[in-house]
Amino acid sequence: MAALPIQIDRTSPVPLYHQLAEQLTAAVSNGTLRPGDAFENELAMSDRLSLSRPTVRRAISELVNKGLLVRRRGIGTTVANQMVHRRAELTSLYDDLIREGRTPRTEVLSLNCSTQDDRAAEALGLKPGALLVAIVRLRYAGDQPLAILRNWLPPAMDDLTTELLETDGLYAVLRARGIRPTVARQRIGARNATAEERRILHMSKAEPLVTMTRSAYDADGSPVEFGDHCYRADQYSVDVIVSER
Amino acid sequence: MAALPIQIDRTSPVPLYHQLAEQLTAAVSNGTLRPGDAFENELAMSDRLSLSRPTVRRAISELVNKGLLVRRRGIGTTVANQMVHRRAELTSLYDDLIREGRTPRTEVLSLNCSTQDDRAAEALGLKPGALLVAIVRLRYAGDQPLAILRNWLPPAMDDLTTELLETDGLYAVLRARGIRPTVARQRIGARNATAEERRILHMSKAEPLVTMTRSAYDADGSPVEFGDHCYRADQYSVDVIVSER
DNA sequence: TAGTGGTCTAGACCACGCA
DNA sequence: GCGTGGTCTAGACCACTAT
Repeated sequence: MAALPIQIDRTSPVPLYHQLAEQLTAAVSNGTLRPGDAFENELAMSDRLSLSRPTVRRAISELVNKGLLVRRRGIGTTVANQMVHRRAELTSLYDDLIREGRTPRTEVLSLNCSTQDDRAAEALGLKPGALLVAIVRLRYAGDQPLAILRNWLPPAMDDLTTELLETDGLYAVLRARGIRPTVARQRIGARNATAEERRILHMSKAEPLVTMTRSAYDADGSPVEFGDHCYRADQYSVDVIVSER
Repeated sequence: MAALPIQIDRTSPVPLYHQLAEQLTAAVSNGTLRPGDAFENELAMSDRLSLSRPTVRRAISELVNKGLLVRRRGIGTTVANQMVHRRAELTSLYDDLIREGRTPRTEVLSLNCSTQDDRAAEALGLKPGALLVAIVRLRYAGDQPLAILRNWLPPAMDDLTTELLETDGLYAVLRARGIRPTVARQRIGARNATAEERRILHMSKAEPLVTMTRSAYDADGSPVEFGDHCYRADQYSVDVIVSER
């Protein structure tokens, strides 16, 4: 069992437990520690680093919650087996495409600052008939149309412009205004494309669409955005990590 | 701000922070506390209940992590806005159907205890060509066929029987053997049904299927099960809660 | 200035798994 | 019996927000 070289900076504004957790995370994910390896125990580590046991414990807990480590009473702490440790993230398709190295592009098909849509209003916590900002965008991956994105926002967002939405993603625009979606509820399904969707997405045959409706909320639980999206099924799937921890 | 009536049983084996967290959770979800309401502060609560502040804090943290409460430094703790608080769970379709009040039924189409499937073997952390247990089941909701479930398990599970699988769900059978899936990685997409799938699922027209492949792991991160499922899209969708916390 | 949550410490005792 | 993680205490100081 290796004693990892850890550097703690007590003058940093970063909490000690987080400094420690970051360095431990690095050691696990860069392979310094292999799956199954025993982990230095809490008492030894707190002694070695001159940290209190609760502080060390909190750092280790962070890794346990992420599934990187397994704690067993009476046994010790060990590095968890393989398992891709990427968590489901709250990102946009835009980010996903960039990550895959494809060059996404967005075309705003319509931008209407006073629409009515009862399903969207309800999702946004507003009364039926409330006026909403409605956006319809077409997402390309390279030259190929990939998805039709329909989004509704609260009326306060009525100063959005086509340019903003086409250069940055919707989520980037929201973040720039201090709005940070934190939790989202998504429903994923499938259906056949309508004639118009087939035309817009250049779908020749009777290919299916993957559908996703999403209600996004900030840390308070206040609704931020409601979306109803559809993707060409041959081009898109959704990855999710489900956890009982 | 109400002082909630909390009962702490110090003779119980249940940790104090968990007893407290459960009662606080109940107060929030049954509407005793409304969204936006101020929450009793940590010091007052620890004093009132004769618990240490870290213990109270840990209980509150549990609710914050679930998204029920919002803590703001200098402000206080408040109840989060609406937002359905159900978390994405690692359950089977079987459980989902029972919850919806439909009566699910399972028919085992085949059970083969020494199959080869390289994709499944890789997902289970075994060498290509390794012998696996393969199960194909047909899931009904009431009288209607809903899904074809294909699962692969490690060779150690070669004593499964058709009866077991048809009376309990697969996950119940695993749990009964002390195997507890904790984390799963799912990929959800859509495609058209093959002729055979159309026949088995009684699909008349060119309806699409929702597809889901799932790799499930236990708390150690050891692979437990690999599944490749398809559902009638008109009958099924997947709910997911994505969180950045 | 007063009150809140955020962090941290130095102990303590218990429950569990193993030799 | 011994070492591990699991829980709990009684303080302390700090950073932030409101008034």
